[in-house]
Amino acid sequence: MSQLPQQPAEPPVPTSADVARLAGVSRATVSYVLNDTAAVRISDATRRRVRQAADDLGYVPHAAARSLRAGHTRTVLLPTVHIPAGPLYRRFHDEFQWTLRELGYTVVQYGSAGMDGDEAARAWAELRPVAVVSLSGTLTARGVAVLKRAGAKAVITLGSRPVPGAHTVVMDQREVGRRAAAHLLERGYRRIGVVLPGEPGLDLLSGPRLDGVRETVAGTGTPVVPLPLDPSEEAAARTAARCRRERLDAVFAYNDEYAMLLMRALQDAGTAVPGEVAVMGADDLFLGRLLRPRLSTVRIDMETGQRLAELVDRAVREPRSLPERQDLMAARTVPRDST
Amino acid sequence: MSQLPQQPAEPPVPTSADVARLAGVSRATVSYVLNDTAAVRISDATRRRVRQAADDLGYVPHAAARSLRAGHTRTVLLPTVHIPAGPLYRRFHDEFQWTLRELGYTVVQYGSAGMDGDEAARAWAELRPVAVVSLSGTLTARGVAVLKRAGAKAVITLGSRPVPGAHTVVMDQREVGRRAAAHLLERGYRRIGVVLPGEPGLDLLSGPRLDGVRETVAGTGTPVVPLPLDPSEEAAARTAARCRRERLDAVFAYNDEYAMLLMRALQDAGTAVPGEVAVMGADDLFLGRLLRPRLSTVRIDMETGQRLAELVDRAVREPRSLPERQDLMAARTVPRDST
DNA sequence: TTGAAAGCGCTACCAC
DNA sequence: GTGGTAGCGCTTTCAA
Repeated sequence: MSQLPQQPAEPPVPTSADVARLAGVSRATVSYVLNDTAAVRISDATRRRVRQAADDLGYVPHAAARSLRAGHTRTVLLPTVHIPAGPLYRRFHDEFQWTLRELGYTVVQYGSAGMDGDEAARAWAELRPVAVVSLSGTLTARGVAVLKRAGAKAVITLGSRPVPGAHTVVMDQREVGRRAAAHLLERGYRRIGVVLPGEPGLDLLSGPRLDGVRETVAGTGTPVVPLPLDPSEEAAARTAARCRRERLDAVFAYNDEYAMLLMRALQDAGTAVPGEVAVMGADDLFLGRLLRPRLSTVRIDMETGQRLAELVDRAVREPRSLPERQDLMAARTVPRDST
Repeated sequence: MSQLPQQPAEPPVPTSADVARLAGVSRATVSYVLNDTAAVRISDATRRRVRQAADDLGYVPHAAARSLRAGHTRTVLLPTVHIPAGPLYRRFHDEFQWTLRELGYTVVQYGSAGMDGDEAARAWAELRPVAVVSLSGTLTARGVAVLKRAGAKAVITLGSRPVPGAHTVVMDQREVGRRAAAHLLERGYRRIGVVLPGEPGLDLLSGPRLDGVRETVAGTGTPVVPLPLDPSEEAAARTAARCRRERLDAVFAYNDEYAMLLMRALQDAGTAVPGEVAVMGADDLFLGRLLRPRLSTVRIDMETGQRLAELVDRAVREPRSLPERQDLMAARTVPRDST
């Protein structure tokens, strides 16, 4: 009966019932008022009382209860991924999230560090997202099936190769490689190396970029030499030496950072850039302009953040109106002085 | 009565009741089996039947229903923030998430682009997170109150100044500035500029870093000149000119990227680095080693990702055992050739 | 214009 | 060992 001052038993979280009690109305009325339900007309006096009571109590609706009742969520799940550094991706990401929010979705990033693909898919499915947009490549056909079974209307993967069952596939990074290769061929280079990052997780981008180079070069008799490269200066020095040994006259690096790394190693070894070996990057990172020579690069056009969001919305609303596979990436070369 | 083949009315999402029906047991039993409830003993035969049924149906539990029933969640909310590029923060972030997951929490990043602080806090509160770890500086005392009212056991802000009501405050970026200033003083520099980024959002880090410089320099008679800098080459050229005009002999830049930008501008203007003006960065980005001269920098020790996670856990379990304010950041200088 | 009540999927108490 | 069932907070018919 007596209070226990040691554990001041935090006050319970206010519910809509508490609001109703305080305002002297029913829970139904509270719901109508707070959701501005159009189908029912509530007197202004009541409205004010309810709003006031909600404010006084610091009432915030319980999302889980709401979506349980509704039978569906407006959650778009974005499995956490390490967005490549750089303003482009950042802007893309911002636009994407912002547009989805405009469209009434709740964007949730969900980390799944240390789970395998199917395990992760189950964890995601527990949240009953209406859509999943996966940038990581870990989604399998099984994972997609689990998500669909859990009510996901749209499962979208961003990659080069379609995942069976996933509703749409977009953003083909091969285009980046194609642009780079076209640019290098046009400038007369005929022995091309392609730097591939050693870091795990990046092969999702680098693989397709290499494929794009190969496609474009095919038939021209130009050899393409893959150059795996760890992000260290020692490794870069070895790769620089290899460029000379293989008589490469141009190198396309996975991105601008790797390009910078290799360019530095080449220059330290006394190799002229672009005189002896041209270097080209990708992603148009800010640092490219600061290098000497200024780095030629491939820029991804990212007005697509909004378009991707709209695509998600459409996939949710009328899944069958979308083609299984859709391209959504534009890339263009930014020629500077390193090629 | 007849089927409508046009809209094949997707099959309903399986519930535990479906599993129970298929396995020929009650919903209670399904729950016991799938949650490995220790307090109750179920025959192996039944266990297998239940598991099999769940598998066959592709059953995944409904997180919202579960937490509604439980009365609480294990969700740690991480308002989306633009993590500064660079492997340090990335590792920090990874460690943090991974450790929390180990401890049984569900880490959810929630974007709140385009909401003001209190609006965002309400949106977060709807998810009834057990803890909120905010890196953005938008959390006000009101926002904290809303979250607490909604059941959040811990609200942790990472910043320099405490937010009233927030349970803990950690990671004081001033330390970065202090280290840089100490290093520059030690090397004999006596007129110090501090580059501040123009990009919005970054002042959360840059402000405290500047303060740290000021603290350390105080009493030595060394002037500290703030140098706002937009990330463009033109702006950098102007700032470089200003360095000469103000007779600065050293500049500490908000981070390595800004340091690179300024260093390039200084060199393009014929100013010797570090001969005439020393340049120091922060965050030890990879590119620092590739510059010539190699960039001196301040490195944040990020073994703290795990520690922060453990702190969150403790704050959730025994909120009153934690001091309101706690420091959790270590930084050390990485001297190279630019100072 | 407002209220009563059912039920979303799940778990945990109590019976059998 | 297993089943019945109440109830978490919310929305939404249906009645009044």
